Amino acid sequence: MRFSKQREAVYNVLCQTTSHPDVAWIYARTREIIPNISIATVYRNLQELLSIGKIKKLSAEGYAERYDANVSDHAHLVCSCCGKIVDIDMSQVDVKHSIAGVDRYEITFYGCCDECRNNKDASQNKQ
Amino acid sequence: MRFSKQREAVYNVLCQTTSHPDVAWIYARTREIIPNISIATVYRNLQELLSIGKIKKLSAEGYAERYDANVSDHAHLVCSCCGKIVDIDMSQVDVKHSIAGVDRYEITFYGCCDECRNNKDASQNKQ
DNA sequence: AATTATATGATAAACTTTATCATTTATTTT
DNA sequence: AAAATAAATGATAAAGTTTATCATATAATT
Repeated sequence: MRFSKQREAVYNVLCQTTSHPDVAWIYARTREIIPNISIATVYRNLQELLSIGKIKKLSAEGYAERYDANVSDHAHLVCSCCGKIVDIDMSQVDVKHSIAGVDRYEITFYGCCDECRNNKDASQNKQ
Repeated sequence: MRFSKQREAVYNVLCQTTSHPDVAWIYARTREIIPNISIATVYRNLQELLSIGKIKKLSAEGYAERYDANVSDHAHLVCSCCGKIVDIDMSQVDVKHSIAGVDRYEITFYGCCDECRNNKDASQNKQ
């Protein structure tokens, strides 16, 4: 597979964020680099990058499909306050199971991210 | 909220399967009960049932959004052979974590379901 | 330089989901 | 029971998302 400047741009845009963006965001960003890039090219390259394992797709309930250039084993925390998806290191997670045939798993936590929790605490202290 | 016969039909269709179907499947099935039901009504009722917690929506990487009338705490196994999603009882799963602010999590296992594993074994024994 | 293979941009087509609105159905009030 | 009110529906338009098509462009190979 060739690594065209379009494919490079899509990949770099994803590498430079930890925000797990959707296609619309990725498209907007790559257009800052290659103004006339086609949305079709963005979709195509996301698929290609997925198929060679350079990126991951992640599904959080009710949200549009999002992409992640961090392909290392990690979990996600979906913040119920701000909707942000935060990376969670697997050193913080311990999963044991007795299911036959499993070769991997994805775990998504739902709750309040550090940032929102700090904001809440701060506003409560004021009262 | 009223429980119209359309809402009832959508809910019953979901209750009578463990296949975690998508909207298209649910629509087809409810039309067997109410032939002139509108696709809009199906979407609407899925949203309503979601909002009152009677059903759950689940996201598996790369698949369309699927629905589940089993709202008890359980996990899923997505079969990499046949694509089927199988319910996993939480007694088979033990998750420990040290993440602050978390109130729940969703865990999805990927691998080979019992059925496919049995088929594989059978075909290998023949050789 | 010519040939071959791959990727692209533009856009149409397909598909999914939501919004609109007049009509229908159910509930409440009188 | 009839009238008034509220909620849900069906049909369909609109919006949004993703894939397919194809002529052109770009890169690699011969």
